[in-house]
Amino acid sequence: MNAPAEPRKESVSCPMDFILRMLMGPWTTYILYNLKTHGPQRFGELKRRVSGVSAKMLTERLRTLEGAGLLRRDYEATIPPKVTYSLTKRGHELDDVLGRLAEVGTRWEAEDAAHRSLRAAELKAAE
Amino acid sequence: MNAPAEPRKESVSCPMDFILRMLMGPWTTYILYNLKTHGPQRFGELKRRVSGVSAKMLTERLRTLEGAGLLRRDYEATIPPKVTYSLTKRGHELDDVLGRLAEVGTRWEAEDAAHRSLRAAELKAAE
DNA sequence: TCCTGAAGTTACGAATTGGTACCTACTGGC
DNA sequence: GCCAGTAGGTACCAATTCGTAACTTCAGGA
Repeated sequence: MNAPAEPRKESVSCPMDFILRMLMGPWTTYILYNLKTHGPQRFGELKRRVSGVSAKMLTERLRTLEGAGLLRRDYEATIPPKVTYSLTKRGHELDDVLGRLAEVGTRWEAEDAAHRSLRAAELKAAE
Repeated sequence: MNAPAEPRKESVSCPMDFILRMLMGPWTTYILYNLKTHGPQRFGELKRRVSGVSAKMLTERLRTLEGAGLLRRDYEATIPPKVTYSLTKRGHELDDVLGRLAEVGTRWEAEDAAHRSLRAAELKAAE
């Protein structure tokens, strides 16, 4: 096993690394996207919309995002309880960046698809 | 084990998810940052600069980025071999977004730090 | 009386991840 | 003759991650 030299958790360095780790939970972008487009939502609503997510993961992601100040959790101790999540100001600060990222991603996807079909056509023609 | 309902790998959906997964290899941002600030580099140089990365991880990340078209790999079959990595046009398309992301991350970090020291001062005063 | 629903929490376990160590080929230098 | 350096590849191994299933609390409805 050999002790890993230094524990070196939490690299002091890059704020980008921190923020990407934040955004990159398997479900995180879907959660943020849903909160952005459908507004504040209850736990169950989110769970239904972010299809495939387990309660455990959803809870964990929401707690992490709350801890980072990206969203707010409003708990009403009614029976049954009602918990509403909404984006904070900080959460909305990502709208712009995420929008651009999505745009770039979409463009690349389209370019790649065009490239692939071009190649396919070439192959068919060469045959 | 219980078959996981549906295999459902590669969710068709979100191009942002794809791109974030790309960016989020533990070392990816460091690699891109280095290539951006220090220009094209050889494998060994990168490995030395991205401190702590193992050859295995570095190779794997570089291959992934190459596959996504973010960087180019130039192999010269001299002895010893010389392999140079450089950002492609597509790689540079992320400069803007990553810059913003870094800016946001930095600002939040500063805000959080200010908040913490304020809290600490309050506690000390209340004592 | 038992079931349902909300919003989780917990225990367990399988799969993925990333690290370490060792291997390659080849040549130039001591 | 032996070692170093380049650019990895491979096997193995520990730790982390994520999913599933079962449990919780309390009130209202059939």
